[in-house]
Amino acid sequence: MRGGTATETRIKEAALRLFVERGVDAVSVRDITTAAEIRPSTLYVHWPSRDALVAELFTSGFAAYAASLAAVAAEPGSFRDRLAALVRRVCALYGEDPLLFQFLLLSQHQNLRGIPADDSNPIEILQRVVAAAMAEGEIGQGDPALLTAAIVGIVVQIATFRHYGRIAPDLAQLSDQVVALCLKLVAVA
Amino acid sequence: MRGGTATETRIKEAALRLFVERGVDAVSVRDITTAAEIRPSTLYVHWPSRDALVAELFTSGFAAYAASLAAVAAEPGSFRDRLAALVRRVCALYGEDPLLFQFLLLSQHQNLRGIPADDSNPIEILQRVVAAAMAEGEIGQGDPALLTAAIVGIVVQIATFRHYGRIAPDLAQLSDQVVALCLKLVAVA
DNA sequence: TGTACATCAGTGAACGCGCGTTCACTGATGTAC
DNA sequence: TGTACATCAGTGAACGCGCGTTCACTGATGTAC
Repeated sequence: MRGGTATETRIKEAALRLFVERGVDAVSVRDITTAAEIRPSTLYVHWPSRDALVAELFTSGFAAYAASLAAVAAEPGSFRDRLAALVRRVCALYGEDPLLFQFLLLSQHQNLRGIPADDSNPIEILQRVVAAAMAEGEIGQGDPALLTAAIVGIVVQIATFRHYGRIAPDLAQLSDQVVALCLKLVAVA
Repeated sequence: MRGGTATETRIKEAALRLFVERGVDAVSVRDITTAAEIRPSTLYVHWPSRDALVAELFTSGFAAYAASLAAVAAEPGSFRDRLAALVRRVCALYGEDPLLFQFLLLSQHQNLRGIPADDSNPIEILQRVVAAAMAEGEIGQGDPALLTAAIVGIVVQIATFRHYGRIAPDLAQLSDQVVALCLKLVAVA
């Protein structure tokens, strides 16, 4: 093995788990390195600072989600089909790595300010699909950002309710119901 | 004047503003007291700790919102009318004190764990209205928490989009559109 | 009205603590010849 | 194959800093007589 990859992975897994359990600001470097069974100074062999570790976790996760959604958005089909496919994909992403999903959710307010509004941003990808459908008259006119916010809100808040134990099944299990709720928003009156 | 009320108000206003601007964890006691034009030790004349100040801001705001919504929920009317009135009230609350609303939004993940699921919780109040409507067959059966999450999500995410500048008008100005989006969720198919 | 005392918001200086971070060093592994 | 050297993940001890908090004190205001 090269580049200390195993240790980097252990650090990232420990950090992600602790961030989700306690919140990003409530976890110290010593907490992370203790959980990863290394000494604090070892973290600095792999990242220049604690902030750099947090930023890498957030940015790489955010970008991976964006790439996954961009692939779905590029498929042909009606707006309703593509919206359903996008929402389904988001629910599937939760199922593949619940910790990462929850981390992105919890830390969004601390990390979202510096994030560019380009196609490395999952929200931007959805909003472009919505805007295109409005421009083509496939759905009613309006502010694309407003409808995008509503769709994102449904998905995110259901994940949040689950995080706090208000809902038992997770996003992946609720996929069909989440899609149905989102489609109602774009139903013809 | 009694009880240093003017100073307490200045501290609370400064804290709320800084918490919203920078995030709760990024604001120190010295930041707050500098903004309020007092010395750090003065904060401890009015609260036993920094955490107690944060908790009071959150808990009293949360409880005030719950009381305001409980009054609306107690009015008679169809489910759709009551839902519309509740959403309208939430939008109005944003308009009355945008800083407080945004603070509750931003700090929810740090403060929500210890909050009881009783009628001091705005979410619980909405969920009971939803559950009652389902029980009486006024809307389709399902998990009341799921539909509640979707409604809350629409409102909260629109406020969040505005916070990050993705939407120009605020919740109070968008009241009619937010209500319309929420009502779509409970429209008959 | 004048004096003595009580109350209490606010202050200044200092505290210990845990934080993120640094750096000279170790020791295992790989490479050159 | 054996020796000398380079590389680099990981370590141990220590660092300065800013944090939340404490506490003896000040001085303005109110009250009793």
